[in-house]
Amino acid sequence: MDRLNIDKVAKLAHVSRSVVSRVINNHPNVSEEARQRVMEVVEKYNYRPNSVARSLATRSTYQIGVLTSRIGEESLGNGYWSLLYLGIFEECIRRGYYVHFSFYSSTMADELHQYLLNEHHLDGVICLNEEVTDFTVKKLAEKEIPIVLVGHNPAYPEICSVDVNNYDGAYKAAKHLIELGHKQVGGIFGDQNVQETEHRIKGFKAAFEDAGLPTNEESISVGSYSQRDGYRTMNRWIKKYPEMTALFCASDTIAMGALLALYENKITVPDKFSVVGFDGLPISRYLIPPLTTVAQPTYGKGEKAAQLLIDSINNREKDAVHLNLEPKLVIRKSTAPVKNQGA
Amino acid sequence: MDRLNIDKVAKLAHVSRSVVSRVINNHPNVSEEARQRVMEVVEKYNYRPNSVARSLATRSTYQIGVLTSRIGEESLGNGYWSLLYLGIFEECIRRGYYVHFSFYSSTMADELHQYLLNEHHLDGVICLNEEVTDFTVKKLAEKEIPIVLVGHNPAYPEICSVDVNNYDGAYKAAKHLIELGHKQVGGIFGDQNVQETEHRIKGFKAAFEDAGLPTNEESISVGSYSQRDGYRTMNRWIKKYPEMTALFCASDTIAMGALLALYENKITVPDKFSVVGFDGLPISRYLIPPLTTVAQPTYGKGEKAAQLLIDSINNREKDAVHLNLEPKLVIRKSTAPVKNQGA
DNA sequence: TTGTAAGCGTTATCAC
DNA sequence: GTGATAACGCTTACAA
Repeated sequence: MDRLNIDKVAKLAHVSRSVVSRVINNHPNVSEEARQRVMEVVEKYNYRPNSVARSLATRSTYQIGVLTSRIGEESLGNGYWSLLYLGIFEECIRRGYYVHFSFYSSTMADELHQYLLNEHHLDGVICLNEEVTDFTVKKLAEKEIPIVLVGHNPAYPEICSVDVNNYDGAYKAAKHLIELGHKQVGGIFGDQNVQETEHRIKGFKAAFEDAGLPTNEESISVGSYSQRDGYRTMNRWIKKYPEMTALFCASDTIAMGALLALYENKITVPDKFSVVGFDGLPISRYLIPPLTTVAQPTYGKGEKAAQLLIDSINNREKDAVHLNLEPKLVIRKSTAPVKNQGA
Repeated sequence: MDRLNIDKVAKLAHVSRSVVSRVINNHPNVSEEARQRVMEVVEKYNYRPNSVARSLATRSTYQIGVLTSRIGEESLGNGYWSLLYLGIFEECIRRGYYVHFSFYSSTMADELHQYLLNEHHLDGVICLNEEVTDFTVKKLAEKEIPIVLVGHNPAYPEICSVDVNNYDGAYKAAKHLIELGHKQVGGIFGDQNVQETEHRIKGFKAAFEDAGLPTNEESISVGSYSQRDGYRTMNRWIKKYPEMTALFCASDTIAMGALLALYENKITVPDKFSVVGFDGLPISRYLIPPLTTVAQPTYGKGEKAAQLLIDSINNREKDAVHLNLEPKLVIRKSTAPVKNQGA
């Protein structure tokens, strides 16, 4: 049997192609009888409308793009992206959309732009991080393609975004360390120029202020979300700040690097030093020692982003929404009370 | 300026739409003069043909699907998938294809099948693992949609596949341990019923046989590629086989789990116990201690898979190719010579 | 070498 | 409630 199309179905059901189209699209104004006949044929032959033809006729593809930057292998490999993407993907499938997952790199920016912005006709785009340049955002907006950002970006108040409450997350982590008696605490943060970092730093400091403890600007470092960065910074600090007893890392990957530096310097965790991460990656429970971390609902972020996007595809007028999800401190084995430091 | 289409370009360039089409598609039989005129307009207005319309006319979408199973979060989060996908994605973009990344789960199988097999018209599909059921493969084959498997599957000799030389990889790992003097070596493997596992086990055993050493069937376990599995099995073995001095894990994730079990039991690595992983994940160098592992060209596997797929989309006749890439032993800090075991 | 015209499989508009 | 018919934007014989 050859591939079915709407005309063949119409013929088999003894109706016109318009009736078939109406049935398929759940339009009103079709008699129960006709609907029956059509559905029978549809089921019998498992007919599905050709989405390409439909897209051409409706000017909407039911495809959305997910854009992230092609950062180094290390960060790529941490599982955060897969989980975020999974959340997006499953929500989209549930709502009848299909997803393109693209990595944005400077070397491929051109090809990608051509595809994304000109040839392909996406119904919407989710940008997973800031490296996705202004250019992209502007071009997309020009074409009136709805966008959702994962991670708030104050530069685009009119674009919907989803993020975790970064201030709270960092505050909880710092508070936990303070309650364990730590006073000299370092903080290693990721991406500069990103609101996320700003908020995490603020939350971190606020916890100390609220506890009436001084904070040392010098022991706050901003680099990148990589193991490498955590490793290097921690190595430096071990020499520079021998009195430091705990560390807050703005990602679990940073914490991994820091943990390794500590291990190599024979500083046992949590006996002599405490470490808190951020993200709650699936692997964090298998670090040595299992990492205390601020878990974010990564899958949920993806899910919400997809929801916002599809909603705004369906009704353009709505105001921009900026969602904040709550992170949660997960206490494991990398933190413990300070030793030999009576008040 | 309204959105351009082929007719408007034709008008602006004072030629017919077919000439424009020929220029766009690099067909011969168009005068240099006409080509010039068309190109000028194309560049001036940055015209790109609508890929949807083109797909409808040519019956090919220039889109391929990548299918993997939605395994547990842990395995998802290990970075292997992202890297594999990245390889596929970038090769596809270079060759003008666009990629859908889909997770196959039993709960969503229906929606996905409808999409993949009926509504959407993919030019080809790459299956990343075996959980992608027979059903899918058969349906795809029925529609004459080219497929490439990542990981050989003897059940489908007629389908192209890419894999790493699993026998060699495991052999190298075992040989390394043997050369360090280890004689009681356990092996934890992943997925059952998969050729990959069979070959890794064979390679593992062969190294011992070649060294004239006995192998103990009991200390070979086959479970899943998860930290959890490595953790549990190692925990059991610590009690059961106190004489064991080394372990080969069929994935870095399994090794992570084993490392944690060892740590919790205060068995220091590599002083008292050696561990070798498999995969060479980006994170493996940040484990504690940094993991000796059999590195596979994960990105390269993806790249090759995409190449094979696009090749077979373009010329259907070719015989099935089964590529084997070479893995490479990367020696780090989790392996050392056995202690207190003279001969 | 160029242009005309017939698809590709839908949706959408309008008479009926 | 139904059925022609004209889009949608492109490719591709075929004729000129």
